[in-house]
Amino acid sequence: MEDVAARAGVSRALVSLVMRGSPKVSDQRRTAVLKAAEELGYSPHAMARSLASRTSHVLGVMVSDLHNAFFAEVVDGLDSVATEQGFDLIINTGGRSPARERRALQSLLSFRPAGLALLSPVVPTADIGRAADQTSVVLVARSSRLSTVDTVNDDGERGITLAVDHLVSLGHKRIAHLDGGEGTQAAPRRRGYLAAMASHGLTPQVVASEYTDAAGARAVHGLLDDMPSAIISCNDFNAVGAISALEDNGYRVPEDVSVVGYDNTSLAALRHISLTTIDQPRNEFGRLAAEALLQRVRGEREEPVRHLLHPSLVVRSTTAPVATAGPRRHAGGIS
Amino acid sequence: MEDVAARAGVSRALVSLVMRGSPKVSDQRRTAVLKAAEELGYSPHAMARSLASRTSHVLGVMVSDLHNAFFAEVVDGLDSVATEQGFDLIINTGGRSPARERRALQSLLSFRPAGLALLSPVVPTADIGRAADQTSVVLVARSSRLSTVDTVNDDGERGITLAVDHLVSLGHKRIAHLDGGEGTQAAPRRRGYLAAMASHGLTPQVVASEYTDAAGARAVHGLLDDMPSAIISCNDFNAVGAISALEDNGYRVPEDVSVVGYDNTSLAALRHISLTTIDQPRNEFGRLAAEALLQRVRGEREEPVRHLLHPSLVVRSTTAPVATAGPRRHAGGIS
DNA sequence: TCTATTTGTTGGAGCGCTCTAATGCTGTAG
DNA sequence: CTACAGCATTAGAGCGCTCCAACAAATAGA
Repeated sequence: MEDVAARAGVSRALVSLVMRGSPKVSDQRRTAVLKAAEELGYSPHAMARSLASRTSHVLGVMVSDLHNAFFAEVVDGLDSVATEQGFDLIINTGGRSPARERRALQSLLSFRPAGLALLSPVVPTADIGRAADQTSVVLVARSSRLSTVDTVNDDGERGITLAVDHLVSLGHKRIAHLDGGEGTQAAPRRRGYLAAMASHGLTPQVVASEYTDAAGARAVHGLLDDMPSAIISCNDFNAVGAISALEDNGYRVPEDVSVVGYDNTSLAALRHISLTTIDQPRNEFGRLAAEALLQRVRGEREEPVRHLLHPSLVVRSTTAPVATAGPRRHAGGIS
Repeated sequence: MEDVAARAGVSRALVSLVMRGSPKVSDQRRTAVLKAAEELGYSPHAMARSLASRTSHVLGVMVSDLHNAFFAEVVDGLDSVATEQGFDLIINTGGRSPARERRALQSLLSFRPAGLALLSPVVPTADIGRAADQTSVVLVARSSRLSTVDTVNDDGERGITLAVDHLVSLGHKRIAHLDGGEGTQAAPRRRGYLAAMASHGLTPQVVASEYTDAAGARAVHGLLDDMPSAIISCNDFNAVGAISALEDNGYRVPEDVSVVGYDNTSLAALRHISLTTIDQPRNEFGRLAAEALLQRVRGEREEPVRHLLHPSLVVRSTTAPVATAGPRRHAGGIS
């Protein structure tokens, strides 16, 4: 900076003003400074800057699991809003392990970010509360009653209701739900299923399962004796596992059994899979999370905000009208 | 820090020593300082620290595309080595857009990281060279002749050779390659295919395609008149698209046509897909990249290092011995 | 006993920047 | 011709820390 100032024949303070895009600089000096900076390959030192200004233009993002493409779109949303408002993102990952996640949190916090977005974190609430004492925090895809944090979630009850309504409109009456167990958001989805079935006067059937394709396949094996005409999985992975097990056992999808997933991952869109599923507005999650953070940064809001977004139904090729003769078994299928 | 020093009845410098775990501190003072820090909820300010020490314990990572799970495992590898050596990771993403990637690079650089890992970057070489002037840089899944950067890649020629050899050992003679076009690493894969076919005395058939499932399906449509007995796709997505198109057109996989992918993504492992594919040691990519960076940071090495890792064949259910009667068409298949 | 050496501790400078208050400068009004 | 805005510019203090050289106290060697 010293060098740039010398080269442009001005003071350090003036360089600082130019780098921050202050309007109180004559065009002549501004271009001189910019030219000198360019020639010297100078770019401001973000840390020194935030140390001196006691403010940060950085938003921290903790992605619980980088392997899950779900979060990539949330990050896209965060990124577009942040960039728009002149904020930088720094991302860290927790790998779904509370210990590693805690380290990631600590690392992020040590940069003294203006705000912190936690995407589906698995750390205990106490850790989140502690982080919230140091900076603004928004939780995505995890709810919390902490009065100091904002949350952005989808309305899981409503999402499952869409799935049930869709299947009922196709004539299905025996609709099973492969449950997400302890997983995040499994509870509202289960609740939504039970409520929707009840509202149609149908008998619910909840099958214990998990958020993996192997678990979906196992759950289907447990249903072989008495197969429902439709299955609503707790997520897309689970649905793909279920479809695979169905086909292995001679059931055709969707002719014999309809299957609905949840999340609308890129997997679901593959033409080989073409899964009917429930879409969450992931990009919107990111945008709202960033907005929530920035509102707090700008001091526009103190009270926590709770966003509950509307999911939507994406119909593809794994759902069809219920077979008139009811489900039947075939020889063959895919090997 | 001032407060902690006062509370513990020592100087600021002593607090600094304790926080850095220096051995040159008496146990008595150490515990006193730790106690005071605990009571005051003090934790050192990472930025001030690195500003003062002119050293950074941060490695920057630029992930070109967060949507691709390939990179998640590379990051895992980076993370484990970095953590082991007391370094923190900050991640940023470029979304496969050169402009956004450039911004990400700039942002990362403004934190003055000790090193920078670029995962499959799409920015021009010149930008990479400029970054390399400021800090150590390692390129993953992108080669470069820049003498100032290290690189970590897989041996694509060898990978495809594994695929060809596997198919030949199953009796296949007509093996087509769905080409990745301009995509990264498409060239070595194509070269490997041509060389391997030649070494077996077979006639190569390169079909123009791309790294997407739709492109894989399109390429298969172009082959319908005269279907080979085996297909090697440029990556897993392409292979899944190809399989889908094959089945739509009455070909069974693997009975009529064998298909091999590349990358061994989580997609390939799904039981519904169960794709024979070529695995790249992604975690190892990350580990080696981190090692390369840290070697430079510690001043152990000046000359660039070029890692070329061995891919391996993962046999699943989409390859089988060539049908004795040659490929034939069926009615039906999956709808 | 007195000087070396080691060990533990400290003040103060400085990392690269921002911010406040003060400076010099023009231009307009009295 | 002085007075006083109003503006662009700058010196200097300070952000929270590390590092160095200097120092006091304890230990060792003569």
